[in-house]
Amino acid sequence: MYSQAEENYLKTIYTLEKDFGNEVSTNLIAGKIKTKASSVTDMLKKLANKELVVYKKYQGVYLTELGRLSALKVIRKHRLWECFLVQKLQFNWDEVHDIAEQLEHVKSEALINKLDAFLKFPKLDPHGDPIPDAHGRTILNKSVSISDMKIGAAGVFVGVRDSSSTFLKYLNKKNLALGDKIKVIDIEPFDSSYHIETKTHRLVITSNVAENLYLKNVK
Amino acid sequence: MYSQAEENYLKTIYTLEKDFGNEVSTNLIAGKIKTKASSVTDMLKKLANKELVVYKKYQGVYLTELGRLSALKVIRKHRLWECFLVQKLQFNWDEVHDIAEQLEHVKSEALINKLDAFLKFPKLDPHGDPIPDAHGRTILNKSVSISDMKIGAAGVFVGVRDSSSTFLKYLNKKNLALGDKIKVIDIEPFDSSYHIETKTHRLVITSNVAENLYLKNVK
DNA sequence: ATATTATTTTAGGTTTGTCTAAATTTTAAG
DNA sequence: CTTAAAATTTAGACAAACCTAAAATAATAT
Ligand SMILES: [Mn+2]
Ligand SMILES: [Mn+2]
Ligand SMILES: [Mn+2]
Ligand SMILES: [Mn+2]
Repeated sequence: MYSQAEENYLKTIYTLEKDFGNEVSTNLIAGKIKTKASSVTDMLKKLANKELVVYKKYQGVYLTELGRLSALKVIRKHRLWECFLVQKLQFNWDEVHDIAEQLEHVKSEALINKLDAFLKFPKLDPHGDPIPDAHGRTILNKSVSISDMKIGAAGVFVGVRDSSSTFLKYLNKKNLALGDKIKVIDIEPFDSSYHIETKTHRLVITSNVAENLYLKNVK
Repeated sequence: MYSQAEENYLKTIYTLEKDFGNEVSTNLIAGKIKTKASSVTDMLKKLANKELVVYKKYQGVYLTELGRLSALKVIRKHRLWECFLVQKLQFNWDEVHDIAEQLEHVKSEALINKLDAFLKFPKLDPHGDPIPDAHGRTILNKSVSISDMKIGAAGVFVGVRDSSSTFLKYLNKKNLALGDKIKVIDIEPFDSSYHIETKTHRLVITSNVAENLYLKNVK
């Protein structure tokens, strides 16, 4: 269907649309995909020709419905493979992203649907991100970033914004894992660092880290 | 490490060396890989530069030790993935080859070794072909082609020469599966077709088919 | 031994996806 | 409103892997 490069652009545009609003800029894509702006421009024209994005010169792009569904298919594959790697092959959650980046490009509808069944149709990947079903639909699990919480508030750690290996290894070291109950003990006014508490320990995290931790059932 | 194209050439040269002797010709490779002889020549030079093959103009190639080990790694991955697809995802043996052709190029030592463990270190793939271990070693299971058997001889069906989907679907239709006991009832002198018998039925196969069926414990 | 045929290699292109450097357009500042 | 800076696009190249057509070499047949 689409080439690996095309699939990577679709996926990237999709997540950038979610993170920053629609109308994703050339430079933003170049940054995420670690390529040069001129290469991005080339690819955007190609994607526009295939009706996967709407592209107006100097104006950035946004996905068409076809583009959105195609992006969701790649994301579905990525996240299902991550589940497989963690649940079946005993990988740690910080080791699976790069492998899934390769596996997500394997072309076979039958494969991914059988994998889905084998994993018992998981709804979330090892990083707490929702897995689209075969039609591109996901459950919506609304969560709140710690950086938006007030002193005294608590919730269950259910997701990360940044699922890079570096960040996940940091969380491992600090003994923070999905499912942990986390409470905000104090917020330092000077640098907005957060003092948080889990069942087992207390620690201080920078506002940068706080932004990257999502909790649900916050109260 | 090596590109997909390079890996495919290595694998192809390896199997051609096995099937016909060493010194594999340009045209033979072109035929297997469905590409043109001129493209093969280009690639052989590239592989020779990387010391994966020994190449002398107009003389064909053969794998170096490095080339042989690299080829075995790709074959190991291919066959382990085929096992996974059949044993865990319930694919039929005639559906897995093309998917494994893609999966075999995923780069991660950890992945393939964990997959090996998950599958309990299988020694044979779904087509009866031996799976190299992490060091490139395989069990040797000597078997005999039906086309080399005499009337009255019998054995256990353990492998196929051609594992194309077309041939495997033919075997499905004829109700022949790995593990079946097969006996040669008669050989037609006119066209060398074979009358064979399993526990459940009798059938006639052409000499072409007979060449593609391997039995062990023949007596 | 020579001529014919088959095989292999070379020469020159194409496509995909990338790059650098230069030109253009947009945005931000004064 | 005009200019400087930042973002984006164009122009021209490049590497990988493929192609066709032509040239070179090897194998075969007379
Ligand atoms: Mn990931
Ligand atoms: Mn993930
Ligand atoms: Mn196969
Ligand atoms: Mn096989």
